[in-house]
Amino acid sequence: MRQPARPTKTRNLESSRKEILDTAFLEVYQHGFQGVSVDDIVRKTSLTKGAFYHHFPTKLDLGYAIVDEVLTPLIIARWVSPLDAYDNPLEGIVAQMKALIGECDPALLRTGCPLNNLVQEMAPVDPGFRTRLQRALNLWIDELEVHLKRGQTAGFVRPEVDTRQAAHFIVLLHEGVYGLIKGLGDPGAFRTLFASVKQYLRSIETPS
Amino acid sequence: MRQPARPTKTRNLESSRKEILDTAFLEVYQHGFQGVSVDDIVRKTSLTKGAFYHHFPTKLDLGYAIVDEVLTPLIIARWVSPLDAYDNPLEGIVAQMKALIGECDPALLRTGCPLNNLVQEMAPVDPGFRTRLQRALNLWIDELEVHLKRGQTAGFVRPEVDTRQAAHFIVLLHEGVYGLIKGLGDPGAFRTLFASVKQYLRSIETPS
DNA sequence: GGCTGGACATACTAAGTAGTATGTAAACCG
DNA sequence: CGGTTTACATACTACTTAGTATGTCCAGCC
Repeated sequence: MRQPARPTKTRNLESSRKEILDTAFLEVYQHGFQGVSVDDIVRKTSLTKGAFYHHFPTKLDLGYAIVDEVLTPLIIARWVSPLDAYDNPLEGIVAQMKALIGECDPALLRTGCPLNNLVQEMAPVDPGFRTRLQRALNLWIDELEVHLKRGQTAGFVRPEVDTRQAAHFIVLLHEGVYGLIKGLGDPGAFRTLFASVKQYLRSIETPS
Repeated sequence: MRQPARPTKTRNLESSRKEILDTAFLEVYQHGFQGVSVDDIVRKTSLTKGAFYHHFPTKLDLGYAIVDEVLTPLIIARWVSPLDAYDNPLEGIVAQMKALIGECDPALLRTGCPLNNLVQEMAPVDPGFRTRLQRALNLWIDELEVHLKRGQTAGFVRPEVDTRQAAHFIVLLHEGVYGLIKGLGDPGAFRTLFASVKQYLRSIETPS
C-alpha cells in the first residue's frame, strides 16, 4: 500500500477547519445562526472550543465563512452548474427544481433553503452577513441570466423576454417555493406551487 | 369635561399587555425572536420585568401571542380586507402590493415581511410557532381564494384558473418579493420583480 | 535529537439569559 | 373605611453565552 502524498496526521489544519465549518453549517441550517451557540457546535465535533477559536476569531467570522465557503458553492452546484447539461435552460430549471425540491426528503424540506433561512434571519441584523448574502444572491441571478441569454440565442427563450427580470423572478420563485413549503409545513404543497412555476416558465418559452 | 366610561387608571391590565405586545412585535420584527431578550423588550417599555411575567408566563407564550394577536390581524388588514373595495380582486392585489411594498419606506423594507421573518426563523424550531404560523398562512390563502372565486364568477378571472393554486402562488409571490428585496438589500429591485408579478396576474385575468 | 512553532485541549471569566421570590401600592368590594 | 386582590416593581438565582488565558503535545526543521 502506497502512502498518500500527505499522510494522515493526528492534527490537520485543513480538515479540522472543514469539520467545524460543515457541522456548523448543518446546525445553523437547522436552528438559525442566533439559535446556535459555539458550544453547541463544538459539542457535535470531535474537537473543542480551543480548536474553534484557533480557526475562527469570532462566531460572526464563522458565519461569514459559512456563507462564502459552504453556501455560495452549494447554490452554484445545485442550481446553476446542472443547467450546463441542458440545451434549453428552462427545461433544466424545471428538472432541477423537481429533483432537488420535489423529490427531496420531506423532513429535510421542512427546514427550507439554507440561503433563504440565513437571508431572512441575518441580512437585516448584521452588515457583514448582509453584503455576503447579497453577493451570493447576485451571483445566482447573474449566472441564471447567462443561461437564459444562451437559451434565448438558441431560440428556446422568447426573444422579447427581459432575461435579467426573468432571472430575478426565477430566484424569487425558488426562495418562495422553499419558504412557503416550510411555512405551511406541508411538502405536499410542492405540487400545487410547482404547477404555477411551470406555467410561468412555459410563458417565457418559445412555443414548439 | 366628561369622564371617559373607563377612566384612566394608573394601572390598566389591557393597555399594559398591549404595550408589551406591540413593542415586542417591533423588536422581534427587527431582530428575530431568538435575537431579542425579555430584558430588551421591557427596556423599551414603560414597564418592568415583573409586569412582563405577570402578563405572559414565558417568552414563548409572548411569541405565540404576537402571531395570534398582532401578526394574523395585520395580514388580514393589509392584504385581504382592502380587496373588498375592488370588483376585480386582481386589480386590488396589484394596487395593494404597489402601495404597501412599492411605496413603502425603503429602510423599513429591508426588514422584510414580519410573517415571513417569523416563518423562516421559528417554524422549524418550535412546534407551537409552527402551528400558529401555518394557521396564519392558511387563513391568508383561504381568504385570497374567496376573493379569486368572487372575481371568477364576476368574469374578471379566467374560468379555467384553479383558484386554490393561484391563491397559493400569490402568497408565494408576496413572500418572495419581500424576501428577495430584503436579501438583495435593494428596494429598487421591487420594480423588476413587480413587473413579473403583474405579468403573472395578467395571465390569469380575462382579457378585456 | 533538541528546539520551535503551530494545533489544539482545559479551565476560566464576565456578561447576558429566562425565570422566580418577594415586596408594595393601587384598585375593587363590602 | 378596612381588607383583599390585582397589577405591577425590585432584587435575585441558576444557567448559558462568547470569548480568553494558559497549558500541552505533536510535527517539521536543523
